[in-house]
Amino acid sequence: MTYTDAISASIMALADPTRRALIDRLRGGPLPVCDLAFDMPISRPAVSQHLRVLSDAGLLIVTPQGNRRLYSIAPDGISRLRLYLDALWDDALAAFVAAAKEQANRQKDAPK
Amino acid sequence: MTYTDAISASIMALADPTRRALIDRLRGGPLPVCDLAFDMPISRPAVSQHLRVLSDAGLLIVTPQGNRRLYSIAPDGISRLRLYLDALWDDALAAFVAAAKEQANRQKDAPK
DNA sequence: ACTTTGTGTAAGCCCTGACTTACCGTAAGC
DNA sequence: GCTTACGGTAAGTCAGGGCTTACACAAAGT
Repeated sequence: MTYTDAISASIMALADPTRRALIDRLRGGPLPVCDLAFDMPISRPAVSQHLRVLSDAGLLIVTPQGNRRLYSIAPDGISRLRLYLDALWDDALAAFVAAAKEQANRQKDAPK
Repeated sequence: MTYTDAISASIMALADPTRRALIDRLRGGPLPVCDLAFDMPISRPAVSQHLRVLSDAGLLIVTPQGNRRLYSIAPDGISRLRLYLDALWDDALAAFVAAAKEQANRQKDAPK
């Protein structure tokens, strides 16, 4: 299913510290590549490659503007991840409560 | 800050497909290692190593029970990630709206 | 038209991390 | 006490991915 693949791609894209730094840099609004690469400890082509990965994962959108290309965070991509984590959280909590209840029952069956 | 490090560790832990499969397997409730490794295409030690990474990231909790060790999803770990994504989503949306407004202003200043 | 600026792509190196086999503990069952 | 499940650790191999340099191409400025 392609939905899970999108989630996978998103998480794997966010796994790299440099890519998370780029995302953080874009929290304020769209930026061109030269601004993004300015005080990064890596070369500009490396930044381009990271931006490619993030775009392919649906986490960034590009809007060419004259000579430059403005990158910005894609709300849809973040939303996808949020939905995934919400569902996971629901399941985890339900399992946690169930386990606690089972534990309580076990103690009731064998009080001492 | 150690908070960001926890987020980093969580995302990097979830980046591996095998580890996500293990997490999915635990959605229903706690399981011992032998059950988790049963129909995995990798060896049991590999599963152990993945469980270690997930535990270190705060995504799993271990409860020794007799001979075995039950692994279960740690709601706290998932919650941490949710909060991070929520904040990111807020920023992304605000930046998106701001960019749209700016675009509208630009068109108003130069109508034709 | 030529140069400069901004950016993506190709080829190659190298290091991290995922996997395997082998081994070592510990709790249960006989 | 021995054996059998259960599971973590160690050492070593190997592929994938992140980085760099070099190159290509388009838009702007002059």
